[in-house]
Amino acid sequence: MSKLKVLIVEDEPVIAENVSLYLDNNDFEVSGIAYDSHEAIEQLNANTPDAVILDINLDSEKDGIDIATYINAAYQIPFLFLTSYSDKATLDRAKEVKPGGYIVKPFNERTLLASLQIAISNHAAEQKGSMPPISMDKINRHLLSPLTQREFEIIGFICEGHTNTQIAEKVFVSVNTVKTHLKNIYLKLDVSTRLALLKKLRELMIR
Amino acid sequence: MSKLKVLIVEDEPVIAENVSLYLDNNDFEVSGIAYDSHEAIEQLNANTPDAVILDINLDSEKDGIDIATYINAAYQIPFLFLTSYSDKATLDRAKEVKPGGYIVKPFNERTLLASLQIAISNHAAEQKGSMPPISMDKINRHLLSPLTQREFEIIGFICEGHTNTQIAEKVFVSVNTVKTHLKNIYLKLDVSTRLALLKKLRELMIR
DNA sequence: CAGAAATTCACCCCCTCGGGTGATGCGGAT
DNA sequence: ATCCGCATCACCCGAGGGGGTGAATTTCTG
Repeated sequence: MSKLKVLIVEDEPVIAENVSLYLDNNDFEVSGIAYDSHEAIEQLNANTPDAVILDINLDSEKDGIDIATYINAAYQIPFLFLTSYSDKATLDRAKEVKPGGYIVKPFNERTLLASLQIAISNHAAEQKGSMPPISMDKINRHLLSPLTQREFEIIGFICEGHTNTQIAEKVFVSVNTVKTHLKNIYLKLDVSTRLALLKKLRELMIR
Repeated sequence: MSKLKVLIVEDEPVIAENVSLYLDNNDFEVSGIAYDSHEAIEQLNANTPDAVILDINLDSEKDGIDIATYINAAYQIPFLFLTSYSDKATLDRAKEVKPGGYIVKPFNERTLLASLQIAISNHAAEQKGSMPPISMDKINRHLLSPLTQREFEIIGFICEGHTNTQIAEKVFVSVNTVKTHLKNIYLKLDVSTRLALLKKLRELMIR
């Protein structure tokens, strides 16, 4: 039986390497380390792991809880939050995405492994006789059907908290163009601000 | 001999309490816990400790390195950085304020105590035969002599990263007034932007 | 009391950001 | 050829931040 692949999403290299080391020592395979939300999504899609360890505090654009929402929508794999947050609002948000567990910094090898193993086995138990996996594609087609490729691309950046100008630079297009795409997205999804858009997307994603 | 007082500046309660516990267990007295840069400055002035443990990542307004700069200027007490940052630019900034040491998260009790004791004893050694302590008042009078009370107050908020509007609200004054004070400060210190002002202040503070 | 310093404020300029309107060109489907 | 979807962009607007000019008021001080 091959090792279980684990993705580490952690912006602080010191901690990421620590976790990686712990996993290596204990019959897990580290499928990758993502240092920000972009990399996290990329690595999830490119090399889907069997479990994810998610730092809640990532870039200001998108945090671990957002990644967790994405994981719930696109893949059904267990994930653990790695955090030093005890802020109530954040914990409330975290609770809603049904994490497999929390690892509080500072933590030790034993804690990490125990939490991970419990999360994986609980998740396996829950999966028995539950809904079939939903692919990201299906979600897009069904709920975001009216959206264009380009528009979907723009939404991606919006989710990551980029400004119109930043998006324009990344897509090699004028700011005005980005604004137009935004306008059309707003029309199609019946919203009129980016915040409302994000709220809407979250609703759509969480079934 | 009374216990050495240590101030903890750490925005994450879990870690702060951990550190506090470690210190309590080992013949140090925790003089206070500051969860943000405001509290840090307040507690420094109110109940000056013998050493400070400083998280580098605080509020976005002012980080641990800024607090360290303040400590160097106003008090000559040893401080340690508590961090998970390995970002080069930050480490370069940190190096310049001459910290007594770094504690990398995650850390254990032994590491924390060893680092703290080394920092304190090194600092004591360096103090022998060096310059006399400089009070904040003297620095103000000498280097920032042309500045008004009000202007000094404004500078305080500027250092904490507030916008003119935010300052106006705190001081119960119009934004325009804040801008005028700023203008006068710029004149007196021969700068023309807030960034230049901060740079200048840092220069003045670090002797 | 007179003058200087300190404090307050009103405008003005320029920039960026988000959002809205209208227009252009290109390709595919009818 | 026509129409529609898609992508592209130019302006316009209002909000808000930073900085500059000028001016009024209070307060301290010689």
